Amino acid sequence: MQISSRFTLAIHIFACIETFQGEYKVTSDFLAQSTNVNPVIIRKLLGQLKNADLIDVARGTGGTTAAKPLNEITFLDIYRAVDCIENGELFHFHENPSTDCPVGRNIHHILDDKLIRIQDAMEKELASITLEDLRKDTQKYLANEHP
Amino acid sequence: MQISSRFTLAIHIFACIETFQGEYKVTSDFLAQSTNVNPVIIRKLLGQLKNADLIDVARGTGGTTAAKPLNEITFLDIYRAVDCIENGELFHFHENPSTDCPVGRNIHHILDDKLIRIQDAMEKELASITLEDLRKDTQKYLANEHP
DNA sequence: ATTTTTTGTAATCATTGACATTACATCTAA
DNA sequence: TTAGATGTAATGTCAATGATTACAAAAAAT
Repeated sequence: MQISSRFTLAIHIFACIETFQGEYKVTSDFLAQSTNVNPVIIRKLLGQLKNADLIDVARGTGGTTAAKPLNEITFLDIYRAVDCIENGELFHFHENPSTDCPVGRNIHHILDDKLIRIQDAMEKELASITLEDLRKDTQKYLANEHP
Repeated sequence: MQISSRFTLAIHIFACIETFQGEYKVTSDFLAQSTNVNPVIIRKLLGQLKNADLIDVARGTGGTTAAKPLNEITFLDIYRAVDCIENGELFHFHENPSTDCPVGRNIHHILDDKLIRIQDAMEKELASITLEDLRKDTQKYLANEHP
């Protein structure tokens, strides 16, 4: 299975915050329109991002802002915040390998460190991209829209 | 969502092939016992590995063998063979971002290359591990079982 | 040639997670 | 006090995973 669209959705939300901050109030309805995703889904996602201290959400009055400078928020922070995979483990293991078979009872010893290496490679790349990078590219593409 | 257990299952299957080759006939029932997974699931998986020319399966008489030298089969080959993710894309995108919103209509421009970089980092690590590495570690752990 | 073992595959089923949707309580600025 | 938002519970739909039963087809062994 693919990694949940919650991740790309969360990035989309930050792109909106960066772009429309000041100009519009970035509410869950606003975000629902831009992403074409149900507002309740957006609100749940905002809840996860808030729990991870990545955004502030104004109750009552409404609106969302980044909780930190953009160069201090990485894609990995967002990936972890929106809980894309269970237990933080990218690979799903078959549940009860046989303890009677020598391979079955050692498969975790044999395999776990290799799976971690693969996952680390991915997370290292996730950590190398910040929302400041996103902001720059967003500006670039929006500016080039009407040349 | 996590990556399907088909991947770890396929690795387990190869560990069995490497370990029991010659000693036992590695049938779908044998593998089903070692992995504790239904034999029909195993057979489907063997079908995918066969389609990718990674194994040979003997009809009638039964049994499975590797189709190439072990150092020529990488984890990436297996990952691709068992079709863990749709379209070969690790990240699932929300389907129809708004074309009325400047962010919505540019989100793919902004994001796609970054997602590819992350996926490439992971696949590069997958490609760096071969079944020969697996065989060595399997031997090591089995040899150490009764010190 | 027949039997036996095994693979290949279709058909069902249960379970799970993703995402959509309705409804409503709660919060807060104006 | 009210209007506009958020927070969240409850339901529903859909797709993917994996289990399971059943059986046809292959091929070695007798």
